[in-house]
Amino acid sequence: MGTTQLETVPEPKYWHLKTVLSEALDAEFSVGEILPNERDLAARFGVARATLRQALEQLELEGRLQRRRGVGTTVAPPRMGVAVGAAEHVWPGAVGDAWKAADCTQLVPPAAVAGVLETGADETVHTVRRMRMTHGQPVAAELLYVPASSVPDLSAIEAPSGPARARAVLRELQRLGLEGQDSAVELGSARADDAKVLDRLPGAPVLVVTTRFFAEGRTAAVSVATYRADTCRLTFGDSGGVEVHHDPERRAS
Amino acid sequence: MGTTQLETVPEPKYWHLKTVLSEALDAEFSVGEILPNERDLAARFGVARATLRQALEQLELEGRLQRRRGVGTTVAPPRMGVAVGAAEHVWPGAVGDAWKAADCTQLVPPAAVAGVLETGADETVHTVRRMRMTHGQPVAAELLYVPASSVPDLSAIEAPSGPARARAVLRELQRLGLEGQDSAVELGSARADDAKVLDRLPGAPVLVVTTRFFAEGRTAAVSVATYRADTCRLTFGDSGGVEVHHDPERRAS
DNA sequence: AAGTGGTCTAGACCACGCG
DNA sequence: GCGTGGTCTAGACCACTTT
Repeated sequence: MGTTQLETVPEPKYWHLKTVLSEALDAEFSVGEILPNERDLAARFGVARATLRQALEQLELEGRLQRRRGVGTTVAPPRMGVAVGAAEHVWPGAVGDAWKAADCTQLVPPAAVAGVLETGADETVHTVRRMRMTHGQPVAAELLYVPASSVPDLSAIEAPSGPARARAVLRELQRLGLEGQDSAVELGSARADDAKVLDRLPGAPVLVVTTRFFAEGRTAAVSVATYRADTCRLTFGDSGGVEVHHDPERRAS
Repeated sequence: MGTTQLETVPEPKYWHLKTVLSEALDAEFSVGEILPNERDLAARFGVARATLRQALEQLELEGRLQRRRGVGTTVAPPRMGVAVGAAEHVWPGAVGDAWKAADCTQLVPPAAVAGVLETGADETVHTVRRMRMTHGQPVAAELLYVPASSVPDLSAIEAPSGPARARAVLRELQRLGLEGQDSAVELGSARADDAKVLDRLPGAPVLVVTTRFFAEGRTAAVSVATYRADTCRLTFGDSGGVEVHHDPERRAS
């Protein structure tokens, strides 16, 4: 009869909403602009606030929006490309890298890290905490695990912890011949301490980059870096990365 | 008085719940085991189902759980390492790669891709659709954009579309000298078509890998590959990747 | 104090996979 | 048909930032 139902799949409301909002962002908003608040937006689209929030969450996940409690929802700038794997490998702390050493302690690494470093179950390693800034914003928090055997000449004169110690460990690392490195990227959620540094709420989506540094025929150090997934595009390879990012679903022939 | 409130921050319920569940997964469950259903779990912990779901979502994001509608929630195996950036660069479709060419059409690429390829606004390019399987599971869906100028000798005899055409395009690509490549990784959400191939719901979190291939002094092809973020750990670099993955928050001194 | 996003509840119905 | 996870609602209160 009068049923003109061609699409047998009822698209979820939040999905449709996300598409509508996405197009509105492209057409009617500019970077940094603040959107109406969630209650108003929900009313305007005739949905419950929870549904509206589901759409906003997706857009935030895709780096289109930025939400801050007590402030509002703003249109996010395009993600910034962050180089994480240069063609020439260098030790952390080499001159010119974008990291800032914050602290250093001695502690027993997580089991997974200990396995890679082939340290004993209760063996402590130097653990350097660093932070990476880009365009004035924190984009990554890192823990660099360095076994004592990789920095044998580390002076006992330095303080056993603190920023000075961190720089000393990095300095000693440069003396080893770096034979190679490899990295892995996976999705994770920010731990409470990393979230604080990254200015996000705990549980925020992050890209976890685990890097092994090889020297003297073994794994001489391991880095676990946590990048903000909403603002970062990680680049690897010969040059500075690719300018391609999100785009509307237009894929007509 | 009797107020022993040292922690002024009331941890959200779902966050605490996630921690409890995470520890339970480590201690009492093995890979593949199915959890009680959401209604029972919520009742057991004395929270609303929505709150319980918020905790499960996080655990799924971290690759600890797998949820399937109509089936249930199961304990996920550790993420598999998937090599995406080998030390020696090779063209897509080289012998031995893990991809399966599925289809090929001619279409106008998204604006961002067109910009990198330096094609005209309405210029069509060969678009190869491929799928990557690992351990019997689909892990990635890819669109490879190849301008006509990169495959000048492509025979007009072949069908204008379909798997045979896809293979023909890849075969012609091998003839160019590959001068280099670079990649970028960012978080995204699965489009409807990719979600179908990846056996996930639309909007599922994915890692989008954009790769530029250089030949003859220009960008000769661009690949946009969509990896399942829940099951994959992308590896770059000299060797096969790192065995480090999630671990409990234990970080005592 | 006012306004924002973040958390939480207790329901309801729907889409899907399986026996 | 039944049980599962997925979607949606209409509220409430909380934590945070700004005024």
